[in-house]
Amino acid sequence: MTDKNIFSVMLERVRAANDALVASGVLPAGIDQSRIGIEASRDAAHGDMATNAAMVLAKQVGKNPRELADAIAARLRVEPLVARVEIAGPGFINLTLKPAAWVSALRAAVLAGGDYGRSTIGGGEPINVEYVSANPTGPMHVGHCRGAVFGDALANLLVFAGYDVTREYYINDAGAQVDVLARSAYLRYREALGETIDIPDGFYPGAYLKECGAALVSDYGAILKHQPEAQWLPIVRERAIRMMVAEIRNDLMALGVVHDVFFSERSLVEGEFDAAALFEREGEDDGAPEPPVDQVAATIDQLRAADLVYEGRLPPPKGAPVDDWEDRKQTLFRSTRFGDDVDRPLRKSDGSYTYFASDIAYHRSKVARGFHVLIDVWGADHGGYVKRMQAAVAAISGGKAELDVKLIQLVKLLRAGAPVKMSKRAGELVLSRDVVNEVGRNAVRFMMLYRKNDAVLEFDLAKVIEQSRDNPVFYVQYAHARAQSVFRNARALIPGLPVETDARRQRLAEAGLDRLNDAAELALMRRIAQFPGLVEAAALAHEPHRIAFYLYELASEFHAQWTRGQGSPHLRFIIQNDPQLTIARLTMVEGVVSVLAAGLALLGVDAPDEMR
RNA sequence: GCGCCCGUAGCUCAGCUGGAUAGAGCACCAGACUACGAAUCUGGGGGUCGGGAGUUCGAAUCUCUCCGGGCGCGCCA
Repeated sequence: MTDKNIFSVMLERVRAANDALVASGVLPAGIDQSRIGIEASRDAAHGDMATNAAMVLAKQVGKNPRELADAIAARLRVEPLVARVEIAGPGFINLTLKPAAWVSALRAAVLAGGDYGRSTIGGGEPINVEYVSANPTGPMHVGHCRGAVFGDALANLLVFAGYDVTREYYINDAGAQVDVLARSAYLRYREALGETIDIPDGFYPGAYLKECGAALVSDYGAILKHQPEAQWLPIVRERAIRMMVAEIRNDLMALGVVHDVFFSERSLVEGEFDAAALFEREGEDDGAPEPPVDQVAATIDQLRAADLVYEGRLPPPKGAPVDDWEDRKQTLFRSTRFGDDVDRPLRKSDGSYTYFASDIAYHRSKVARGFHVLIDVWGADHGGYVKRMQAAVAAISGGKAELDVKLIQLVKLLRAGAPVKMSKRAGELVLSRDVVNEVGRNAVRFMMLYRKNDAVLEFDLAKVIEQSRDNPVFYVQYAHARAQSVFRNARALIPGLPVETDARRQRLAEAGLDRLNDAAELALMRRIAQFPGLVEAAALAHEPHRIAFYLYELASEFHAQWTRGQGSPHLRFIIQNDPQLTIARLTMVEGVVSVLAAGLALLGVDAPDEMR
């Protein structure tokens, strides 16, 4: 596949120019071109794009950067797409391209449609993205929701950039908390049998377990009531987890979030986990392995064999004193070897595994399944956990796998500027589904992605349904709708334009575009041409928010150009007595449509044809 | 006390992994519609990038150090 990205094409030309200078002896052999970049100029006075090549190379070879820039510039001037080359400042080489360059970028965008910007930079590399992983002890709240949307959009972005992505959910269905869940459900079960029940402290008070209690009654009648806990607990636990996971999956579906693999923590120890049974999905269980019994033990053995696990003592914790601290010998992982502050315990005092131990085993399973690039999406309150997990991944993979942890900051929920009051009932946070029901999936997704993941997000429920520029969701969607409305009008005003059929994009891409020469039109085409490079940068940085910001800027430029037609009718997209010019401008509008469609799809937000 | 994250315009935030005179929205002021959807657009004021030092051709960005805010700190997950 040829590279359609004009920026990377020009970077190649810069490198070729440098190679030529090596060949002619101006530059020595063996220069390092890796730090040479090319980027869109912020200021139109600096041309279309600029490269730092002269400054980077001057340093290496001890030459004057401006002199070197002269030599490189001379080579670039003869490039067919280049209109002008100027040297500025400390040695920037500013390039101005011929309009033909932007025209061909626009054609590429129009032809590709919603696939515009798709890249092969990932090279089919497998990546595992684990996100949400909310405990199956209740429905999702808004905090989970942000992580869910982020992980989903990041996965979309990585797929688009050519990675082989697996979207994964880790179900924490082992440990004390799910036993608490089971006991809480059991109380609801007794309640359903007619008892009057108070939910004591330390249990999950949420009313969502009532349904579970009722289901148990209908399946078991009063049988469980007379059994000892050891007997009913596994039954109730199984049922409660299943119902909670179903609940969470409904919440995820409302957000348009999907996972390929649901991985059970308990399966690491028990070795038997039938995901298909848990979710009643049919045999599409591609990623989840058939684990041998007790993978956690196997993991610890592996680490012990590498002398990364030992029996030892830890110093008492600093800061807030721990009342039941006792100095004892325990099983420790040498995470300090990998940059962690202290070694970390793998077994609790009762001999059972720590959460960390199963988490290592879980990540080991990811590596065993062929992933060398792992991305975990966690809440920011788990920040202190990052180093040890990265240490563990390095240890179990022998340094071959890399873990990137994306921490998701809090969501501050507002309504018209005032904080949304949490319900006073214990355990009730604002639920994801309530927010989705109130403002819609599109608004939730866009706003969750309109911030960097590690910045606290203010989310105003009133603002996001406003129809104004202040509401970016609306503003970007409206740009798409408005562009489509231009086509509707064009069909009505100029019968016979080639914009009627399904082949609209192909027909437009064949049109002559020489007449797109207005400065603002060229600027818009330049913006469109930046999208593929932006996708790659965002994918490499694991930062989907860049897409959202870019779309907002593109929408802004499009709205501006639209409005220019108000005061200056000759700048309108549709010129009734000039079908050729109209077609050229519609091609540009189609380019905007392509980018908006592709970009919004990455965010998981609809691109509507009209706003109603 | 230690570790991680954050600190950019009055407010909410970008800043493309070290580039040129730091940007956008809101708010404020002044303007543009007999409409390709004004649900929009144009212009203006507003900044010691928390403070200081360092690294270099060049720092909001990297290092160190203070200040301020958030999160976390064996066996919960």
